[in-house]
Amino acid sequence: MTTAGQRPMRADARRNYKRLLTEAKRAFLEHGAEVPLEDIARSAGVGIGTLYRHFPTRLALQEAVYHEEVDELCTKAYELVESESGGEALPAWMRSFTTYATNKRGLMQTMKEVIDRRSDLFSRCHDEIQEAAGAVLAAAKDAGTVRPEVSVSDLLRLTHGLSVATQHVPEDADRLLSYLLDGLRPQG
Amino acid sequence: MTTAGQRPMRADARRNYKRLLTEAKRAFLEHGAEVPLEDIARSAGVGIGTLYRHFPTRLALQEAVYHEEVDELCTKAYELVESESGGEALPAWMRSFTTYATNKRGLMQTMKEVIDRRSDLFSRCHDEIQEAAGAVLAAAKDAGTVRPEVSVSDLLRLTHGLSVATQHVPEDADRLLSYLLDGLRPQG
DNA sequence: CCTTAACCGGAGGGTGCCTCCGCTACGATA
DNA sequence: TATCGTAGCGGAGGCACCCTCCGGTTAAGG
Repeated sequence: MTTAGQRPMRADARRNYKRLLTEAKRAFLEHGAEVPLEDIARSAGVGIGTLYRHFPTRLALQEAVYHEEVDELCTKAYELVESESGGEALPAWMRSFTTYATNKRGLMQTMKEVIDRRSDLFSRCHDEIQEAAGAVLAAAKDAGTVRPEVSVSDLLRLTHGLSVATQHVPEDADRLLSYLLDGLRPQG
Repeated sequence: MTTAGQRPMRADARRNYKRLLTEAKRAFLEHGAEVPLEDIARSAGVGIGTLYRHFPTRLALQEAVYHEEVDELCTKAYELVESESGGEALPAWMRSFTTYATNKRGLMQTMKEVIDRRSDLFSRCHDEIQEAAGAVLAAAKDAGTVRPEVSVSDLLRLTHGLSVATQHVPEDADRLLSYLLDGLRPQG
């Protein structure tokens, strides 16, 4: 957003940036992640060139749009670790993850990149979600509901997989989640 | 392929159909599921119009290409049920599922449609895979390695989710699969 | 052979992607 | 408040791909 280390963005640039983000968010939600970028530019009242200057690729725009969502998800993770007793935080967090998947169209594709790739673009997001998931996972291990050898990457990949699996059948999410949680439990 | 109930396809039509299928298979494998259809038509030595006549949509072509793969997967399911002892068939089958996911680029998108949708286009595939998965699942339940209330849909969705999750980290597939299997086991 | 309808193929119109560069206006400076 | 250097704007234009349509071609039955 700010041109790192240099003078801040000009007022019009900042205004356009925000408008683009707002309209992109609406557009992704209403029309899916494949909505034409030219439509987003138009509804933001800027030229297509301006969109491309701020967001060189579609993925860059998605990342920017969903960074907020990722932040929310991270915040929720820490809240749950604080408020919930014992092993309740993990199921609750994974549940919100799948809920995001059903509601925010296109978010999962972005999440996949965030989890898989370690590009410059995503490394901030990557670290944040990794840390948040780590906190929830640690709490679950402390409570004894997850075996110690499960890694944060494992958890994120499984959660992502679950979200993809239940994206179009949210009513099945709880049952599938409970199978998954049973699998992570220390085995007798 | 044959114009149901009517006279068979003309020789040239049948030849072109097969060429298209062969080239599409290669192209999907080499360049991913988003490869331009015009490239496929060109390498099959036919016009783009011919491709569209045989396969009205990209998904129709993918379905045709991957129907073979789905068949293989189904065959393997029955073989495993025959040859493997007790609860070994299910893990082995799920493992081959994830292997397909890493090797056949684009297959998973098609599988998702097959599992989720119940369109005319997919209903044959849908039924086949459903039945094959049912056989493996039944064997596992008999062997006592999966609890009785797990449905075929549950199994397919979880397996699909797992495949998506491990698509780019095949080396983690076995560990994640074992978590999943533990989750399906009758809980003590 | 002749006929005919099934089949072919690619031109062409449409949509969206992305770049490039002449123009605009922000805001620093005096 | 006027001036000026430049960050930022925006859309024309070239490209890639999609998909349809229809005049020409040819397999195959009589």
